[in-house]
Amino acid sequence: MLIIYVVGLGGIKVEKEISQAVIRRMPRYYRYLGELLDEGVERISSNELSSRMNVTASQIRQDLNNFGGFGQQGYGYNVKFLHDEIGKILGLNQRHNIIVVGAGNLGQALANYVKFEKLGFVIIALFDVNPALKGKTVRGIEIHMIDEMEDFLKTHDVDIAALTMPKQKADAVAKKLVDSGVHAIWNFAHVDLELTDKDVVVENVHLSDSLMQLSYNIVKNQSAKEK
Amino acid sequence: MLIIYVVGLGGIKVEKEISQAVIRRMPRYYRYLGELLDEGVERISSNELSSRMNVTASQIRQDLNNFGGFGQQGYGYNVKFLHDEIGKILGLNQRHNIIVVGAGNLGQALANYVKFEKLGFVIIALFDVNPALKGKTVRGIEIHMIDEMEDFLKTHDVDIAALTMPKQKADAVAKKLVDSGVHAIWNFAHVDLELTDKDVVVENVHLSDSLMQLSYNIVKNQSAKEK
DNA sequence: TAGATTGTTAATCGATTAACAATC
DNA sequence: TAGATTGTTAATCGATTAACAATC
Repeated sequence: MLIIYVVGLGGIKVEKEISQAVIRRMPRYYRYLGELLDEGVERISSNELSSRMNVTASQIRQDLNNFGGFGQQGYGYNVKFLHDEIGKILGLNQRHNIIVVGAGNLGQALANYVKFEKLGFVIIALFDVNPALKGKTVRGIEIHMIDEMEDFLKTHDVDIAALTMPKQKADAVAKKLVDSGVHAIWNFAHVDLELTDKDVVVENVHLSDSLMQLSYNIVKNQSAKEK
Repeated sequence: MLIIYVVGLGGIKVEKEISQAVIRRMPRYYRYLGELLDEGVERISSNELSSRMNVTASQIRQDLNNFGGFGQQGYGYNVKFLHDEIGKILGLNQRHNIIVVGAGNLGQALANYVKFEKLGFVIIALFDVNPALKGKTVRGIEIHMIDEMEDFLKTHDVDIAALTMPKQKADAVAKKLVDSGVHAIWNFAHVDLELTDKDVVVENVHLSDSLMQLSYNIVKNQSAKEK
């Protein structure tokens, strides 16, 4: 459904890879369409949406047309329909079970965040090495000891593992997860995971990198003012 | 120091803007150089670094040369020197005071994260609306009531405000912060802040967007396997 | 000096924007 | 039908990679 095929030179169907630049923008479209939906807006043109979102109408149309023709000439896009379609593209029409490895502050913060559940991402367990946390719960979600993880993975359908433990342990844990069949890692540890299995998808959230980017822009602004 | 001037057509100096694509990569260089430093490596060529980091040597040299010539022909780059220089570029040679607005799980997680302090980012206070939190501390950092925020900003030198409160309140808080002279916002609320002051820098951390990107790639992989 | 490797220019690739024919 | 707006092709812009002269 998601993947667009284009006819290659020899008439053989070739998969058209959609760039990550486009993917990065999709959740933002989804968010704006959700807001329009809440406002009771029924239809929107790429032009109206572009002025709301501060992107070009051209980019919106190009981005969407990577996945199909969701609009109608002379009419624009139906907000509800487009919202749903982008939801499907982003996999929000299916449930994703998450485990959080590392039940420290960040791990618990993720477990407490109700928003994810509304999007279909359900945290079903946390794991930690700290015996003091054993059996405790966060918003009803149990914290297990990490040595129970492999067994847990055998008996539960886990899509995503969020890594919120210290970076020193991240690689070993990631390897264990992948060996147990987890195919997606949401990595908050400040390392580039070294995974051999190419089919595992990794999404990094490097908070200190983000902070450094911010800091760069602060310093840049300072220098601009001194000028 | 940071800004490179190039001579424009009329001989007038024109500021050369460095693309955010480059900036995004700088913290990663910084991290790898830090690791090399820990390993006791004294010098490195763009070629060696490129194979470690999985980027092209050409990109490394291009990126660095946006900020100056840090290497030496026939030798490569001095690890310590380059690490320091990138640190300066990213503003890590100066202290940045942070306040966290929203002392929920995420806000407290940030306050507990010691790593930031090592990079020069010091969280000096948290703010919240919840009276139950008044006077409590996180890692020794006090939680204040949000109505004390403006006074606090008058008496303290705050560079960065991290927004970790619900998105409904984010815009109003951001406006108040900017009016009180805060010029950098690290925004964890799931909205695009509407700020009129162009000199304020905003860095967004949209966790649900990140999760949706991951989800997209999961679904894409699934479809690829079904093929 | 010869070899290594940078800094930098030129070539390529990809992403964004503009334009417009198709069509609702 | 006329007007509006998409889907899509073409043009432009920017970022990445390749190549190589400069130089340590």
